Amino acid sequence: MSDTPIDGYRPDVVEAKWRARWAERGTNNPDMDHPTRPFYNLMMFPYPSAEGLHVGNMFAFTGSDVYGRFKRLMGYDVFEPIGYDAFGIHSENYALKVGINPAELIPRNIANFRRQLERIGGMFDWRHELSTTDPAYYKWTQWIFLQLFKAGKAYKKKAGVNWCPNDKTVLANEQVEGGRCERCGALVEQRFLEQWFFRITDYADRLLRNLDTIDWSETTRTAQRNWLGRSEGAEIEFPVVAGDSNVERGTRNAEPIRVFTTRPDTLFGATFMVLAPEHPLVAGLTTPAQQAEVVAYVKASMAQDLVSRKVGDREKTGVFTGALATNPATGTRIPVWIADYVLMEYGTGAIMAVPAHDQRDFEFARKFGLQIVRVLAPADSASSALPALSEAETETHGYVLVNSGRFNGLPADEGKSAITAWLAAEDRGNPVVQYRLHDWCISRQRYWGPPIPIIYCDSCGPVAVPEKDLPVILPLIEDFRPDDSGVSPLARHEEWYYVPCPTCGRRARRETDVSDTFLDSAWYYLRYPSTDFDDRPFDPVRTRTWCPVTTYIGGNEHAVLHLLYSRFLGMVLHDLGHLHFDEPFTRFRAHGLIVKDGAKMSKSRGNVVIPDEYIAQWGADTFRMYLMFLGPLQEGGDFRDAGINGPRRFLERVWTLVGEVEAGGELTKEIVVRWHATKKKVAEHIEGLHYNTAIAALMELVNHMKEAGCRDRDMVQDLVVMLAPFAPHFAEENWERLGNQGSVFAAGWPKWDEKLVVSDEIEVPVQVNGKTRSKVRVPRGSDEATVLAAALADPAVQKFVAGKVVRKVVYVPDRLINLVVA
RNA sequence: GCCCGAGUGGCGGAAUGGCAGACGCAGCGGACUCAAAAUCCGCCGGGGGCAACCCCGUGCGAGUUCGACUCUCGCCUCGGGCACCA
Repeated sequence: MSDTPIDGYRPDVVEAKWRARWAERGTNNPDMDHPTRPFYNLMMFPYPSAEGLHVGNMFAFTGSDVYGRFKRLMGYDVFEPIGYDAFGIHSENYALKVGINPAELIPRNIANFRRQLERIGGMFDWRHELSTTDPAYYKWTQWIFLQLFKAGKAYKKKAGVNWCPNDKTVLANEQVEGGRCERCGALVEQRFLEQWFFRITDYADRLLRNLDTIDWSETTRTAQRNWLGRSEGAEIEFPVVAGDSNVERGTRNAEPIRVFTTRPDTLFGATFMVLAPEHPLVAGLTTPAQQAEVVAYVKASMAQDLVSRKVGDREKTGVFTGALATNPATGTRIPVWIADYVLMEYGTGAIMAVPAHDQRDFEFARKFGLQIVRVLAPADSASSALPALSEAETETHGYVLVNSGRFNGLPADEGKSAITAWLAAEDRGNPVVQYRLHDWCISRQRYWGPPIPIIYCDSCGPVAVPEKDLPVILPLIEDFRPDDSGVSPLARHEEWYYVPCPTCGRRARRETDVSDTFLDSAWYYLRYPSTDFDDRPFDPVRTRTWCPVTTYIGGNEHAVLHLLYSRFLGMVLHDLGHLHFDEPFTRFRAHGLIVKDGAKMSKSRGNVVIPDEYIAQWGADTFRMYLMFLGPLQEGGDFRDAGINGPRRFLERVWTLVGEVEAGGELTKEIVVRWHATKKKVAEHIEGLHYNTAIAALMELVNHMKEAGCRDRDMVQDLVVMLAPFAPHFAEENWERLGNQGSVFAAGWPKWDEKLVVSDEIEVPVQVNGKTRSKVRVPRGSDEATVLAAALADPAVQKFVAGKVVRKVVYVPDRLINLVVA
C-alpha cells in the first residue's frame, strides 16, 4: 500500500485547480494603468460559430498564448485579451438556417467559446472580454463611422455592386470568389444600389509605403502589395475626330477620350480604342447607324454580374460605336469600340488597344478584323522582316521600338519614358500611378450588424446621428429575413425606421443598412484596453500605454481584408488626431494551418476535429504541447492523434522527476553545459516561434538528466519554468510541488551563464575531401595546427590520407576540419 | 497566366554553406508481469559485410564551392493567393 504512488499526474484535477486559482488571484490580469513593461499580445478574435473552436483555432490560440506566457516570464506585463467577432452574414445565415434570432443564438455560442478558451488555459484577461454585438461596443463602431463621415472619408454613391441572389445582399469584391458568393456559392449578379464607401483609395500610397516599416510576415506583406496593385504608366488623351468625317457620321460629342496605359512605349501600335460599356462618353460618341447595336450591347453587359464579366478566358465581344479618334502619335484615325473586357472601375474606363503587344487586344482585333501593327521587335532581329504574330508579343526585355517614328531603335523601357515625356511636353498626356484597390464598400442590406448612424430628412438631407444619441440600437425584430428589395429588413420595422430629424425635428427616416463586419474587427484592438470606460471608445492614456499592438498573430486568410482595413482605419484615426500611431500592429505573424490527412480542415470536407474530447481525455496541457510540437507555428502541421502519446509521456516523466529531486548533488560538467545551453536555446526558439524545436530541446534535457541519473533540484525547477508557456497548469502545480509560493509566471525565465553554454572540450568532425571520416576531441578554441595534428594522428583519418598529398586544409574553428588530398 | 510558400525515413518533423534524419509517433527486440496495460532498456533511411567499416541517399537536371537539404540557373509536383487591372 505504502509503495503505491498517491501523487500520480492527474491532469483534470491539476487543471481545474489552477483555472480556479488564476481566476481567484487575478494571475492573468496585468496592471492596466501602471505597467512597467507593457506588452500587448493579440490574437485574432474568433467568430463564435455554433460548432465551437476546432483544432485549427486551438492551434492558433495556443500559439499566441505560448508567446504571451513566454513574454510574461521574460518580465513583461502582458495584456492578452479575448473577444468575439459576432456580427455578420455568417452568424445571420446560420440563424436563418436554424430559425432562431441571432440575438439569442450568439450568446449561446459565445458561452461555449468562453468555456473552451478557459479550458485550454489561455492567459486571457477576462476583465476585458468583448463582443462586437454588444451595444457598448458597437456604439463606438458607429462613432468611428461618424468620424469618417464628418471628415469626408465616408460617402454614398450609386454603385454597380455584387449582389448575391441567395443571401440577398451586397457583397464586397473580396467576398466574391470566381463569380460566386464566398459564403453560399450562388452566382453573383450586378445591381445598382446606393452604397456607403470609405475612401481607402486615398491611402493606397501610404498603405503601400508603410509596408516597408512594419515587422510582418513576408507572405502577408506580399499579399497586401498585390492587393493594392500599384502600376506606373501614363494617362493619354486621344482626340475624337471632330472634322467632317465624324460630323457626317453623326458623332455629336468631340470630347477627347482619356486612357490609362502601363505601356506608353506601344503608343504607335494603338490601332483602335475600347471603352467600357458604362463609359459616360459612349452615348455621345455613338453614330445613328450604330445606335441600335450599341444600346443592345450596353444593356446586355449590364445584365451580367460584375464578376463573371471579369473571367479572363471568355470569348471577346464588343461593338463599333461608329466614331473615330486620332492616335496622338501617328495622327492616324482609329475606330472607337465598346467591349465588356474593359472595366469602368479601373483606370479611366477606356483603353488604347495595342493588339500586337497585348493579348486581350490581340484576341479582340483577330475576332473583329482590326489592324495589328508591331511596334516592338527583338533588338537583334532584321528590321525588315517582322513575321505576323500568332499571339501578342508582350515581352519587353531585349526589345526595341520599331514603326515608332523618331523613337525607333530605343529599348522598350527607354521608349516608355521618352514617349511619356514627349506626351507631357505636347500636353497630351502625363505620367500617372494607378492602384487596383477600390474604395471600401461598408454597407450591407442585412439585419445582423450595427446600424449605420445616419438619418435622412427630406429638408436637411443625410444627417449624422448626434454622438450623444449613440448607440443606434439594433432592434430585436422577429422577421430578420432579407428580401429581394435591396433594402435591409430594418426598413420594415416602422417605430425604429421613422425618427425626428436631429436638425429640424421633422419626421425623417433612419439609414437601414448595417455596416460590414470588417468595420467591427478593424478597430477591436483599440477597445480591449479600454472596455472599462463607457464614455469613450479608447482612453487616450490606456491607448498610449498599450498600443500599438506589440505582437499580433492570426491567419493569413485575413492578409488583405481585415489587416488592410485595420491599417486604413489606424491611419484615418491618426490623421484625425485620435491615435499617436498610424500602424496598429507593429509585428504580425501569420500562423499556418492544421491539416487533417493532408487536407485543410473544413466543414464541407467533414474532417473538422473538435478538441473537446481530446482535452477531456488527455488534458489541456498535453493537448497544447501536442499541437505546438506538430510543426513550426508559421507552417502549421498535420493532425494525427496517434502522436499525442509523446507529449503526455514526457509530462509524466517530468512529474516523476519532480517527485525525485534532491538538492546539492555534484553535477558533471557536461550536464551543466546542457542545462545552460537549453535555457538559452529554448528562449531563442520560442522567440522565433519555433515551438516544436523548443519542446524538443526540453525533451533532450530530460533524456540527458535521466541518462546521467541527475535529479538536481535547481535544474528540475528551471525545467518546470521553461515548460510553463506550453503546459501552464502542469508547471504551476509542479512549481508548488517543489515548495514554491505564488505563480510560476512570477519566477522569470531561468538565467543562463553565457560562459557555461558551451563546453571546454569539443568534438570536431574531420573530413577528407568533404566526406566526414572521423572526429577528434580538442579543447574549445584550438588553432588549426592543434586540430590538424590531432586529425592526422587519427587512424581512421590516416587510412584516407596515407600515401597522398594534403593539398589544402580548411579549418572552421570549433566546427570542422577538411583535408583536401590527391 | 502571374506572385508567394513547400518538397528530407513508414509518419510529424530537425539541421548560421560544415557530422543529414535532432525530438517525437508508429514498428521491432528485450526486462518487469500469471497475463495485459503502464514503465524501463535497446534497435530503427537503403544496400553490402561475421565485424571494424564501406557505398548510395534530402523532388529532377546542371552549376558554384575544399564542402550543398541549404546558394545560382533550368524543370517537375503539391499547397495558398491574385487574375480580361490596360
